[in-house]
Amino acid sequence: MNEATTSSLRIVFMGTPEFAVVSLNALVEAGHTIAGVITAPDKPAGRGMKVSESAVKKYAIEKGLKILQPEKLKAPAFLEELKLIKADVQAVVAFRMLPELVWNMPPLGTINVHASLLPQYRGAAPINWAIINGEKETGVTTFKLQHQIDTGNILLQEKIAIGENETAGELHDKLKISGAGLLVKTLTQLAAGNLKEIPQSVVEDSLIHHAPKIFSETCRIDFNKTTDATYNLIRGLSPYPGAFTFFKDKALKIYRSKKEISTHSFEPGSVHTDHKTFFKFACAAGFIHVLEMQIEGRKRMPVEEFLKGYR
RNA sequence: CGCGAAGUAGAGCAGCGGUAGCUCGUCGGGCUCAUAACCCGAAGGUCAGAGGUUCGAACCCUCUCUUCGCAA
Repeated sequence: MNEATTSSLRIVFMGTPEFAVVSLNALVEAGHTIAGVITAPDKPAGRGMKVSESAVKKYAIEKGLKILQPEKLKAPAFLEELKLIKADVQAVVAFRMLPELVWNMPPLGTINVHASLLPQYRGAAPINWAIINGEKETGVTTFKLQHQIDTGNILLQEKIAIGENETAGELHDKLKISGAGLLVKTLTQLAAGNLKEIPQSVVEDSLIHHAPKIFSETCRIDFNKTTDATYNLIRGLSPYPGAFTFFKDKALKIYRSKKEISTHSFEPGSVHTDHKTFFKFACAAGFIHVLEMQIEGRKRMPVEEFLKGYR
């Protein structure tokens, strides 16, 4: 359980997806007081535009925590309510940009958990980009919120190795756990008053990798690129949003693949298969074997099953 | 009521008005030093469900259920 010596802080937690739930849960279990939870408003989402609640909201309801779902973070009514909570500190995990009015409110400031080793991979999709770029290592960082996004003073960092064949989903699961642990550690040290703020080192622009939001154009596989680049794109986007190409005019998402490095003179993107054991696309300097895939309108399945019906 | 695709044998698919088929798997047999090989044979389906049109529907029309792609 938690150390009895830990002075408990009144924390306001902000986050939306499942990644944030793990951190929130860690704080609860560490004995911190969650004075309020801010999460995205319920909105129509997904097929059929059904109204859905964020993962954080579901968790908060389960734990009976106070929930706020402001449409606008600058709305006076919301700001008033936030002030009344009188939090010592705010923790932000996978939420949107906050106005200064909000992050500057609590006495101890606002802490963010970011899934990269800042200053590298600032932005919305650090996990995916780290893999797409073939990084061997990434990590989680806690830092104080400042004006420019993801540029605040670093509090704590933890490195995590990226496996050669690791997918974004697997790395995501590892990072959400490290992130939660790091957040608890950060808040504990903050409460004890023995935390140092370290300004982010200045890195030359050319050496910085950015992690912008991923658009579907990014997910489209370009078989003119090298086998390694294609392989990294596939695992960096698996399982969500998924790298894809087109096959017989249908979108074909590839979730798992295998690379074959070899020289050949086939057209990039051409399909090679024995209709039984393998199905691969030619790319520059090799092939990408499809191992697990999904055709638009069909279920996700291993290639072997796809090949049984493929003519 | 955001747009779209799909539900047929254990799995993957074809068939789209006239006796329900293909590939793989399963079971039995044969061949082989051997096999994810090859040959022969068998089992296994109220064609998602409910109505309707028709002499006749897996197929056309309507509704329901389930699954998935896009867009947010």
